[in-house]
Amino acid sequence: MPRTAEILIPLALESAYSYAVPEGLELAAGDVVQVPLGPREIVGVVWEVGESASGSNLRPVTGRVEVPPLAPGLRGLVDWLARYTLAPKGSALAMTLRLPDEAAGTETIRVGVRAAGRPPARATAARTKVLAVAADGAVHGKSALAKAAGVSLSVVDGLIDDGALETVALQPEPVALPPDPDHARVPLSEAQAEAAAKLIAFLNPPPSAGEGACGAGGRGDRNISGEGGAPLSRPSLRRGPPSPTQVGPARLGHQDADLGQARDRVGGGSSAPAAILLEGVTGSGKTEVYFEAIAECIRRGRQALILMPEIALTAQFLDRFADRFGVRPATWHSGIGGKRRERLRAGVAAGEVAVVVGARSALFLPFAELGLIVVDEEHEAAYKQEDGVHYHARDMAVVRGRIEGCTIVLASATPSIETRVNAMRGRYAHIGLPERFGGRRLPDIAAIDMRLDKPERGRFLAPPLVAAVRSNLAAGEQALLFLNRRGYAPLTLCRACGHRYRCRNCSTWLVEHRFRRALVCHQCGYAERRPESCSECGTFDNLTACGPGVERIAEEVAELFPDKRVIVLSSDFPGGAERLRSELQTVAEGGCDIVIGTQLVAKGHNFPHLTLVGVLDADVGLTSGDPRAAERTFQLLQQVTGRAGRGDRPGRAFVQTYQPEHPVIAALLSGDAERFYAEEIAAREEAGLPPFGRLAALIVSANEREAAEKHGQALARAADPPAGVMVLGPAEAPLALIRGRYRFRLLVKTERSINLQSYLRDWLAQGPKIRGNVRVSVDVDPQSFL
DNA sequence: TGAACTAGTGTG
DNA sequence: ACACTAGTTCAC
Repeated sequence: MPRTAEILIPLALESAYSYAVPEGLELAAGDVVQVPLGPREIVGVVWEVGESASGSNLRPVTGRVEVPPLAPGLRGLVDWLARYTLAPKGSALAMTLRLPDEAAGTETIRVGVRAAGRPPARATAARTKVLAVAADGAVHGKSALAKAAGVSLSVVDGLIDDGALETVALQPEPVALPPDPDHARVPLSEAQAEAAAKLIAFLNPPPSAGEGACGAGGRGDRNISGEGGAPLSRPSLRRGPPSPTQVGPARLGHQDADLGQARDRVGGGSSAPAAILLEGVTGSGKTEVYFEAIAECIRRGRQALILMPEIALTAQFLDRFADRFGVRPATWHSGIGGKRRERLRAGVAAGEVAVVVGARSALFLPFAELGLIVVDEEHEAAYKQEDGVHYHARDMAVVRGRIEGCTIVLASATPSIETRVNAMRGRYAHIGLPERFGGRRLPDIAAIDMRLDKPERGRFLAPPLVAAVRSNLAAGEQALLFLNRRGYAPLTLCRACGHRYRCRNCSTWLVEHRFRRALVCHQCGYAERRPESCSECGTFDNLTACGPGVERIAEEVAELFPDKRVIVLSSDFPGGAERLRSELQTVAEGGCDIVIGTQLVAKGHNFPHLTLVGVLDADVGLTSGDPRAAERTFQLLQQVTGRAGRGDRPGRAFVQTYQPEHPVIAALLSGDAERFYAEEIAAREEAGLPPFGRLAALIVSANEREAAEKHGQALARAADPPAGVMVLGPAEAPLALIRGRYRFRLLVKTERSINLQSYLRDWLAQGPKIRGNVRVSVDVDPQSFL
């Protein structure tokens, strides 16, 4: 009976391929092997082994690759990910498998030195100092030794030549030193300590606790995911770990059953939530709280992963970690390459690296003994991966956590609606951290009704705001003016003929960037030189800028407060990321009186001197077609206004708006976030919007329509939460969507990767070029379709 | 993913 | 007739 193996290949292939297993080769699921594929040899992973009578005409596996096998948990994750995201299984595998690429060969050997016990032929003062330091007999790094002795490297080199020091090959520098859970236990507030204790109570004990009741729960979870003997090949959606966003009423039955089972298994009365939401207002000290859980996790000998949005992975955060644990944690992000990447993977797989701080791709590292995953800033849209395999890292963290039987913490000051709903429904536990650390209070927020307090013509700061800024400056304090619009003016029109400048691709208005002297499309990046005369009627010098962008606000502020130091911060900051960083530093140090910023200033960066925040147009974004517009705006405004205030007293915030009665604005003013979310959740449920439903469009060639309808049905069935699907032919292509007023994200998948932007541009210019298997999924108000 | 294919178009 | 491009298919 010929033996066969199902081999999954990390290419965009829908399923594993069958190969014959040659005599003498023993294979098990997870083994990494080399197989022939068409004309070439390629690496794949054994997904299943078996025997089959019909296997005689299969090509044989070439051989095993001597690397550690892919752990069952990760195989389960790949299966789950592919199924949930409708991605080819091979693509899902590729995410976990960044195999020893060409970098594997050349580890640079570091050289250390130690005293050879022989006096130098010639002793100088510098040489004596070096030998004094080296007298301990330990191995020193060359440059470290020179530095410790306060001499230059050449002195050390001279001693080596002399034979007084001998060289020793050093172990490669460890990717991360072991963090010490008890390095510096920072004093916690009462609320923090309480939250930390609750969090730690949720930590699963190490598996060595053996017969412990919770341990059994962990195992049970693994069984659900298809490990421990259950076939991995086809974890049905129902039996797989429940989807993280699974909140639709249709699915509740399953969830409850699931939770019930988990509870039975755990015994001891404690429920087993899929995750824990750690909600703490800005400045409440969430980080310190989950650091305690991480410390406990380390003490129990298990690993911890902290996921962060890529931009939030800052030196500042790593230093905070080092303050608490004595060393910086290992970091993982897309920029880490080659040697270091492989070493970190190996360290993680061997269980030597205790804590990894990483961007979303860290989720696919081969942790040996994962005990805790923290998703920091869980509401961040940056957790969405929108090319290749389309996934949300927060949700995948929950899935990975359940598969590995570990604890998942979702931390945020402004949790997403999805997470809130899960917490409300009892799927997630909820730990709140209501007060700011050190008694800091949230700022007082006041609305400025722009219908009543009009700015002067051509101005955008309302008088009450100007007055507030003025008194703030008089007190020598820093103010932030927030406007979420880059550039100078969002619209340019000709006063003579009324022509408005639109993007030739997207039909959105072109935004004037005065600094660059250009009109720019913020949708697709198209840019043209700002014309002198109207390109429609030819009238010279009669173009007028409509509405404000941050550049224009800077102009106005310069006129109002000519002697004050002003910094404009936006993501297109001239001079690049490096200059931007130093400007942020300047602001943090108080070397600036007025900051004018786009949403960049809402994220992460700390502005300790800020006491006043003015939101120039709170209504931006409220009218977009994005079903998450209200939620996003609320979170953004809450974060921005929350920047005001220092340790000694609360700050003030002013919000300019034309619709103070809008639910988002009203909630912001009243501080009643609870009510806002309750209403938002009810409205979404009513309308079938996320997290309760979603809509996808498949765009296909006319002759694939039938197949696409079928695929669409499958998509709708598999989608969770349940999806609506519509199939469009190329002729009715997303033109309507693109031209429409709705902003949406879309994902185009073809067999070949394409540049979405140029693709859409060409599409609009000349009609569809790619026929065939193009899939687009959109997150958009269904009203725009139906 | 990359090699091999096809259809359509341009070029001499 | 043939090169070249853009898009599609296939690989166990």
